[in-house]
Amino acid sequence: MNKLVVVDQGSGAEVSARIVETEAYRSDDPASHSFNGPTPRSAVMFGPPGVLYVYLSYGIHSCANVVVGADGDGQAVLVRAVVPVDGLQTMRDRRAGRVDTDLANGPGKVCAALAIGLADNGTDLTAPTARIHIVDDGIPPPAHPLVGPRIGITKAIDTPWRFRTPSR
DNA sequence: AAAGAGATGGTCT
DNA sequence: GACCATCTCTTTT
Repeated sequence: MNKLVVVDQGSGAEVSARIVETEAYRSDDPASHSFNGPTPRSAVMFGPPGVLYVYLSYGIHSCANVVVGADGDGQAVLVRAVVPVDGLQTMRDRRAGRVDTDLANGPGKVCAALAIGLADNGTDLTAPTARIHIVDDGIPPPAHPLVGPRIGITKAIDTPWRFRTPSR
């Protein structure tokens, strides 16, 4: 956590934001897309770490995950919320009518604000040529993140695998 | 301020 | 053909 997502917006423009809220999913977790083994959609979750997994939620919203764990594990971390760092005005324009605190405080909003879509599924975040990168700018993960149950799922509801950086 | 419902489409059975 | 790791708008206190 606390790392930066940097997205190349084309024409040299860049937008970046700090990850402040995540959820964990893995293959022994009934709520995970990887629970029943690899499918055409969830295949990238079983690939090597450092790859972006994007899926369409409720037919409307894109949600972004980062694959973690070893190749074949089927683990990923959902990016639930980010705080704008660079390109704040771009995000405001892209999500007109919202106050700043609502720009990217949900999985679908994160993708809307950062312009991440299904086309970005499978992006290798470690490749220099990738449009999207994860950057560690030296700020460490919070020592005591707020922990709670995950949101919007129907299985494994009592598994507290949502993490958020304290304060705001 | 809080609560309820509709939108909408890829994926899996 | 049913299910959803959601968001936004509308209606009701």
